Amino acid sequence: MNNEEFLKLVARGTTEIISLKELEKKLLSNKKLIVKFGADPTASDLHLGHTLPIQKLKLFQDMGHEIAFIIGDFTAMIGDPTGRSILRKPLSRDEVMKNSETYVDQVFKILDKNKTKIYYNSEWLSKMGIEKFLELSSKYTVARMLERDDFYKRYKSNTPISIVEFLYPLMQGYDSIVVKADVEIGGNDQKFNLLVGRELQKDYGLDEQVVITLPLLVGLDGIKKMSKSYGNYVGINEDPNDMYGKIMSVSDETMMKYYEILTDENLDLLKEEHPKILKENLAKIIIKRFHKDIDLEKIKENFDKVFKLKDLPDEIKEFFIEKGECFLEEILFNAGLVNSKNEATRLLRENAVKLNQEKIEYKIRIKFNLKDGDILQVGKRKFVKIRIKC
RNA sequence: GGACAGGUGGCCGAGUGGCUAAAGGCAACAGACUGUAAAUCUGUCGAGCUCCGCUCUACGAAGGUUCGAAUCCUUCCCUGUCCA
Repeated sequence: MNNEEFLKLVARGTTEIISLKELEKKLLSNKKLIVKFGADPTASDLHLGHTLPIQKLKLFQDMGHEIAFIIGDFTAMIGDPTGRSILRKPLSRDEVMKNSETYVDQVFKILDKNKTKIYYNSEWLSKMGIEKFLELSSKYTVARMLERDDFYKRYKSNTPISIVEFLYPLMQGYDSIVVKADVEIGGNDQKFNLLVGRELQKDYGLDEQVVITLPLLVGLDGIKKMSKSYGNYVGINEDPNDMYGKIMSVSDETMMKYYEILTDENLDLLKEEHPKILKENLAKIIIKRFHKDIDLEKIKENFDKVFKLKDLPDEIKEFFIEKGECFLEEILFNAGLVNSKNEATRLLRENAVKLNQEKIEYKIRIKFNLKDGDILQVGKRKFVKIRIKC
């Protein structure tokens, strides 16, 4: 692949490249570029949204460039203020380390482990020394920090901003200085942070990094960005059946966005197809990416069985009880199908509980006689198979 | 350091002594509808119980006044604004 083709591929689906010209120039130098990507190990599960930049990294990697993958183990303890409307709770050292481990494993589902350099930014940040840190802090002003939209909004709406949050972009920028990044890739929400890195590099007399930003992936709700804390995500380590179900629950509109950002499909051709078929295909494309040897048809069948035909899934979690005679509320609660006995009562009242696929008529506090193998169902997707110990 | 404003359920946000487990909105959950959806409509949405009712816990924290407090008083913690 020549540089021109490569540039085209890199540019596809990006929000912004600052600047394209600089990137071109760097590529023409025929030097092995250092491409930086920083990740906060705040969540140990990577989701689809995280894969966008990683997929871009792979592109660079395949062209023989060096990937500097930075685990923000130090900065994570502060917490990236990006997009936050409230002060973020700092993570403990232990949490951070635990998250990092699983994080890296997941990244190597996409990237080549042998060609990736992994850094932990505590390596340099934790022993930086206050003098050096003060020097770094002097390079940026409060006014410039407040230019940033989310800070500005919080400031205007009297929401607290702590000083460490101002420090965060500086530290992230310092990472770029340490690894001598030529390119940094990040989500669009990271634009400010990435640009700070660029300016800091200049202040330190280094070549400025090219900033590539990617759109944020919208979550399953179709409104908020995909994020673990919103619970609207598809994790790349997830069970394929769950992945399928999650993708199928998305609105048609969101589905099209996913096609656009996550796949190479020709969007015009897609519009001819029935949305349901399209969504099934989308789910399959995505699952295949993370689960190489899997029977996609079987997953589809299983899903259809439960949701389309309202049948039972193949595998149902078992729950053991001592004897068949019991209060349903207690069973539902103990089996973890509901969060409280009150909730169980409510759901029973709403006719949301089924025994062997038959709706249970609501009789409060009546003992049921369950048999071994009976199947209890709450709502559409929660099942449990009763096993009686003898 | 001084003056002032504020801290309510997952979130936003009413409520200034009893009718308040706390209006309204969002989110969530269930039912109907459907393409598995989405949208819409309906219901639910602190916990426990002997469940059309009863009890306990809850309005930053701890005390106090009162027959009775999210609402009044005291102290403390936290946040913001203005002045220095």
